[in-house]
Amino acid sequence: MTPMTPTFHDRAEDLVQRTGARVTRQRVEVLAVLLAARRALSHHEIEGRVNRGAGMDRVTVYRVLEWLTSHHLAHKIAGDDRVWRFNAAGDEPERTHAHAHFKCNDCGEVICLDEATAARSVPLPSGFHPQEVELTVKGLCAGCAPAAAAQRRSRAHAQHRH
Amino acid sequence: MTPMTPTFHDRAEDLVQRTGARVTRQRVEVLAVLLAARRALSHHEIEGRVNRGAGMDRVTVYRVLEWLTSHHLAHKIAGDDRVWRFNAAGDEPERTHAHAHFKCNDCGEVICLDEATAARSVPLPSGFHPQEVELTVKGLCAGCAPAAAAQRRSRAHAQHRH
DNA sequence: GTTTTCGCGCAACTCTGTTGCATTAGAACT
DNA sequence: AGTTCTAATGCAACAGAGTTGCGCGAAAAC
Repeated sequence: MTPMTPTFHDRAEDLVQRTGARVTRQRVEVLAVLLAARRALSHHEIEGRVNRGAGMDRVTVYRVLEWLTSHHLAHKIAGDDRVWRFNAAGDEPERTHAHAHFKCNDCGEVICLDEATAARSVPLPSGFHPQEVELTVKGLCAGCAPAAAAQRRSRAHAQHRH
Repeated sequence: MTPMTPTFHDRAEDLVQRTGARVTRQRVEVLAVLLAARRALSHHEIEGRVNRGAGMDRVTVYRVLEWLTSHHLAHKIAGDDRVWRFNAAGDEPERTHAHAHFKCNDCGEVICLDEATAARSVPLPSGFHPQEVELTVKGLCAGCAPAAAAQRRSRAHAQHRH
């Protein structure tokens, strides 16, 4: 009757415990949700998934997410819709400085492209010091690309409003 | 007694006129502000600069900016502070698909790195179709880099809260 | 100069995220 | 197990960015 696959829950619990701070239901649950997701989740999505189990306050979710990012258990991505999205941090706590993301223009899904091979050596004006590089590729994900193409086709036949 | 350098104002007026839509004081003024700025401006900054002349409603500024972007006279950038910033679009209406920006972590200033040399060929999972690439380099701009270094030094001596 | 209609101003609203404060519950210690 | 201490939670109220609806005013078409 556990609402979350035990594996993610246990991994989350372990990760929270390792920080030395308090292991609360809320922290574990939110982190478990992030670990289970294969894409970056908005606060709204996280709140929804977490509240299927017990209840959790909106503000608590915000604060837990803030805590998780400050402890490098998650990282946040600024979408172009003014909404933060969150990922469970990879197991490597070091490489927090060269994220690359893919955002689907159709379904809005954001995934992490961990192969941050690009983004090296961008030419800057003199006097400028680079610290982080954020690269976002936008386009159509594997799920939406065929659908979008089909939609374009049908729109070409009868073009209707709304 | 004109509040804006005539050059920018005139260029703005011309650009608006070319779209075929109505040439209003508001559209011209906002575009002139963008043309005059050498960096991306937030809505707040734009509103401030524009209101030094006559008055202009908050909402109108939003709508004008939306209109400008949809007519390719400006483009907007999502900052990591959840605030849109706006640039006058370059004179080339084509290259709307590979922006590169620099955001200063100290003063928050955003400038356009038009040499979008980077961002080519990011490896994507199969089935994914890239459409746009957005690259943001964060760091310290030429103005802030020395100041930030000095601040770090003095903070090392006496550390204080807020 | 009159008419038409697009765009502006105003007010009220939504949505994301934050702050202050009283209460609850980890976990450390008997 | 019970006590105690304090960090986290929940609640309510707030703040900032951006949006929507609607009547009026002013571009531009006639």
